[in-house]
Amino acid sequence: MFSSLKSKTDFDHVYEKGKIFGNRNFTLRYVKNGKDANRLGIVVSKKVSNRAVHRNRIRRQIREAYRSTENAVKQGYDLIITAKPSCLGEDYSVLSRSLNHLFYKQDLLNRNQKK
RNA sequence: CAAGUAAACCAGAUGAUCGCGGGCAUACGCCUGAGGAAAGUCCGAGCACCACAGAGCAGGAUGCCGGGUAACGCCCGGUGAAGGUGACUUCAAGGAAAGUGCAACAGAAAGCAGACCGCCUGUACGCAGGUAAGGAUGAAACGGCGAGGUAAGAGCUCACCAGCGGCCCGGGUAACCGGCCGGCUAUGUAAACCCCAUUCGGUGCAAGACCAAAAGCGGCGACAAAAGGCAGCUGCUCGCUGCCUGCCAGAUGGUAGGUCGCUAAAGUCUGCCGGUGACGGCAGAAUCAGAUAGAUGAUCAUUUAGACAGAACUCGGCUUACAGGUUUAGUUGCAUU
RNA sequence: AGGGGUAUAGCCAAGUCGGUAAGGCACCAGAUUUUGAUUCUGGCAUUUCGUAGGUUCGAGUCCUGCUACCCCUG
Repeated sequence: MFSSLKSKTDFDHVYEKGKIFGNRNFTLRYVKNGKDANRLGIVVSKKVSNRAVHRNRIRRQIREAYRSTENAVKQGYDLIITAKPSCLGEDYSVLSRSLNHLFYKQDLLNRNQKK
């Protein structure tokens, strides 16, 4: 189980102070939060799709992808994952690999997992 | 067999593993968890708060008749009109004889009478009178068609049709239908203003109710000499009173936050009864979603491969989107018996 | 959750009370010029005003449903 970013001030803090990095499907922002655990925020805007069903599905897939790799991710960060329109219609396996790639590039994975 | 019509229904299923919301449980764990449209927010209600003596004006909505309903602009059953060979479908379907407006172009004339070409009679050949059959315009020209009639014509007369009216007759709760009689004309538009009838207070669960941290603020009350200052009684001391500052403790409003509202309901399913039907009545059954940045996902296997689409206070409708499929009841055509 | 507005040529747009859809820029053709710019003249909305229906003799305009976009309140 992981906690999530909730208030607007939390989001604003990450948007202002965080590092930004992205690939084809996602934009990742992260900043140290001084705690033991990570907090995750997921953003799927109406730019991606006007259909609530599509946005919900992408959000759930991101959540699932993060959950399955959480043990390998370094702790103590606030993360925001923003979906891009290219996520629409992609398979879960593609999204999952794409998210892993982001964590790897930003050196957020634990050492033993990196190898 | 083909084509077409109407109505009802399903909305992927099953299993395994990992995860999420809610409930129960000490715990292992068990149970449960999006839709027919959850959508658009177009109507109607419940519920909550605010406003409000009563009545009216203005404004909005609705508009054949009867019924259903908590209510409706919804539904059902009829009537009328239009379309279809038919099953059947569609219709904002009151009033134009209360008043006002509009009817471009064309046309002689566009709404209340009149007469361009005609036709007939008379004629002094300038025209005067009669007429509306025919022509031409237009979406629409003061009933249509036939016969009689006439100088030519005309509801002038007659039959049929259409329309209008009636203290009329019959049927129907009614809309209306059928008949009889009458006179012989009344353009269209109310989805133009309008008239008539019915109806409507406003805002919406971020409604609203309760608990309420820290810091600060506003006003209230009380205590005390534990402090000081100023003023007054009084020139001084004591004492008393008022104001200001400070301190102590209290209660109140209220922000973050939390709890409730919040899901058991005009609900769903099954059976019986009443009703043509919408629907109603009775009996029974079920641990029947309740989140709060907001729960349903991932992987694998089999299969007929699957659309449109995701609850946020709750219901009843309407509208719109929708793959594939199932069932029932009518219709038309062809073939065969 | 609640409320309001817009849609007319490639672009900006006018269009009242229903009766042949203004205007500007751009574009096309022609004239002027050796050529180009400027200037002048003419053309440019397929029955068509976001879309599907309805009322009407007739709809950009009136009525109803829908679509897209924009804005406001909390």
